[in-house]
Amino acid sequence: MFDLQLEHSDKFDLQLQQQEVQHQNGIDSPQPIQQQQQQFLDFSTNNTSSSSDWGGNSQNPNFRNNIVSSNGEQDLNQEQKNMSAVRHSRDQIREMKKVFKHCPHPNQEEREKMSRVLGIAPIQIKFWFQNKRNQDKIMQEHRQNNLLRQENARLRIENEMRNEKLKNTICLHCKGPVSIGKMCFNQNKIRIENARLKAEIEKLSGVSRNHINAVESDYDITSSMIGELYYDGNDPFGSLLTPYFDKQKIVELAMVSMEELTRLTLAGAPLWISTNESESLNESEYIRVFPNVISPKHTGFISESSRESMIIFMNHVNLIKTLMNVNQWSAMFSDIVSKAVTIEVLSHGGLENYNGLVQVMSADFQVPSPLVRARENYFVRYCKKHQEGIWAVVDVSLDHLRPSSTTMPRSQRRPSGCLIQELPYGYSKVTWVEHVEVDHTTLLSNRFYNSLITSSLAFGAKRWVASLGRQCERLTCSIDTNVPTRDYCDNFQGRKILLNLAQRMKLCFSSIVGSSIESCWNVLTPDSHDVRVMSKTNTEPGTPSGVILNGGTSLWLPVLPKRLFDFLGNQNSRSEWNILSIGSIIKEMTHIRHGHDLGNYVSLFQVNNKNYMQNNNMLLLQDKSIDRTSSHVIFAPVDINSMNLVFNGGDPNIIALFPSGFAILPDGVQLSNGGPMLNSIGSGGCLLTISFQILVGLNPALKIENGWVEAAVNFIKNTCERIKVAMA
DNA sequence: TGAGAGACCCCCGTTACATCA
DNA sequence: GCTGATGTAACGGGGGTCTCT
Repeated sequence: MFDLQLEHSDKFDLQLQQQEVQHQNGIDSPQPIQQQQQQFLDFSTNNTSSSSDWGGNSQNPNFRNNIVSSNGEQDLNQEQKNMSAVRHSRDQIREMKKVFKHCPHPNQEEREKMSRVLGIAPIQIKFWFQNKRNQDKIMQEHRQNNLLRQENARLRIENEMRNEKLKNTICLHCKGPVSIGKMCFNQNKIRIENARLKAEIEKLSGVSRNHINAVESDYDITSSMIGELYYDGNDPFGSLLTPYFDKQKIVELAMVSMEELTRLTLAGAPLWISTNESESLNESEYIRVFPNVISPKHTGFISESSRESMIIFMNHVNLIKTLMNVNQWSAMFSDIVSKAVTIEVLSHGGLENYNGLVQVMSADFQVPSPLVRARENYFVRYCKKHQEGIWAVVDVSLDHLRPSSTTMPRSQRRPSGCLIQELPYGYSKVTWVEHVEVDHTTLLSNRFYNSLITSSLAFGAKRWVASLGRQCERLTCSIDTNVPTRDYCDNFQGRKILLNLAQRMKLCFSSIVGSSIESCWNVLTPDSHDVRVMSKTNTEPGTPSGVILNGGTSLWLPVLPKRLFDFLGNQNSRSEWNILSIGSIIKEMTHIRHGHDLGNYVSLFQVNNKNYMQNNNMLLLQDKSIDRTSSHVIFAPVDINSMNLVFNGGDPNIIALFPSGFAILPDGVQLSNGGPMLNSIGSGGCLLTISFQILVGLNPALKIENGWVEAAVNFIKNTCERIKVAMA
């Protein structure tokens, strides 16, 4: 650490040490310390043998500062002259900072050693460390305060919204307004108001029906309704979609769905039924209020509906931009959305915003498990600005408009989406509605996951909103300069690089962990097999080409999701589940928080084990993330030389990432109050998906042998067994 | 064995000066 | 050159812990 050589006079050291001892022993010095230091200065200037100094610089100010002279007034003037030299040099501070990182409380011996090397009195080193500890503490408190202030602002807004909502809530008994601590209004007045509202609802329903009828009978594209949507009749993206008249139907369908979604987000009971902190639609009431608006339900299909609200730290403009850009949208919801594409834009909306944008899209919706079939959807997405600060984005399936010859879809989206309300300080309130009809005979294929799916925790609004909130926190942390970070990369740029790498790793993991995988993957095990093994040729530019082998499976464990998350994310317990890391010493080099919950962070580990990390030039990048509905621990080995290149301004894409890891979901059997992931739940069970990935060879033409598949299956099974034993 | 004194350390707040806009 | 804000080195007081008597 102290490799800098200093020719330092022992005489000065002795005097300084004596000075410190006297000071520490409470013996009053005949002169102030600074005056004594000035005496050292005078002594120094008269003693040529002491001219060598810090780093070969004979002008070292601190060194001069430690010198004592012996006369009075003249010294004071001299002292004032040298005040500009009171501060420690950059090199000295840098070296002390290095020590501080490992040891914020150096003992006397260590201080003396530093004193000799740095040319500062031990007492000065002691002061410096004291001040540094205080500064760090103050900074830490400052950061904590900022986080708390943000949290406070969010809670205040949420509270205001709740109060507002409460004002508008209708009492189930008397149909009147509800207020805390007050009884309902005069019943006659309430009944009159109720009748008026009912009439209004009927009227609005009539408008919807008439509207649809008008669409059925009139396909004039220049009608005032469609004109509002800026539709110009041209196909800027080519005619990928459907014949001309279908597009009019789609646009009209989008508009009607928007109306339905808006009403669904604002309605209360009896349309929505509240159970266990979640809301679902009252089916009979729904049919009464929205009769045959979209399309009849397929026989045998089951409705899944849910609604959830959340205040998120993202302004409405960015949120809408994210939702309307297919790449950003699938990245934002990477653990739910896969294979998303925009097929055709039917209307481009306003020039400066997305108001009126209508686009036809397709996407697979999945849970992170190879055992659950993904839901393929073909739908239209429409964005509309309702009034200043209030926007809505709606999706609705187009499957019923497809030619009858095509395969019957296994699920379809009824009007679903979100209402976005602009809030102060860059916040938005999002009310999310998910309403789908699903063929459970084909999509409920695994008994472990059935409860999760039917509880709406897999595909419901709660999961969408939790995922959105988590991702917003992550984005905020990546641009916040006050995020707590430890060691290795303590600068903003380095932190940003690591967070981006972790995000890339997560995207890659999400794309292979579910059942909706890209066609480039070659599945090597039969569908009936517990463990799925697949391979592909890596073609990503900048990374080593070769063959990647992936193995994955899911299992149920009788433990709380949070407990499993803590276990799998803890480097000290890694050898309990990973046979390759037994005997490893894993040291965390960097720790970057990316969320309020302490479980959300990215780490960079140094692992000294050749079995595990092939060579000493590899580090382990790990991303831990948890929200109210799911959590994951994802990790990948990264080459230390490539990392250094990237930290020095190189292209991050040169870092090859082959992520492995775990996705954890609650089993959804029985939910108590609070979030299923962060708080304990009644069921006590969770669903774990394991996915391991490895580059098996650098030859792209390599043929995968059966022995490798068997080895991969055995490795996954062994890992499962180890986790089961550890959790037992 | 417990009490008291002293040494040492740390935290916290303050002061004095340097630096910068 | 003056001024105010901010950063930094040094200092003092209070309190805790440990050792010795």
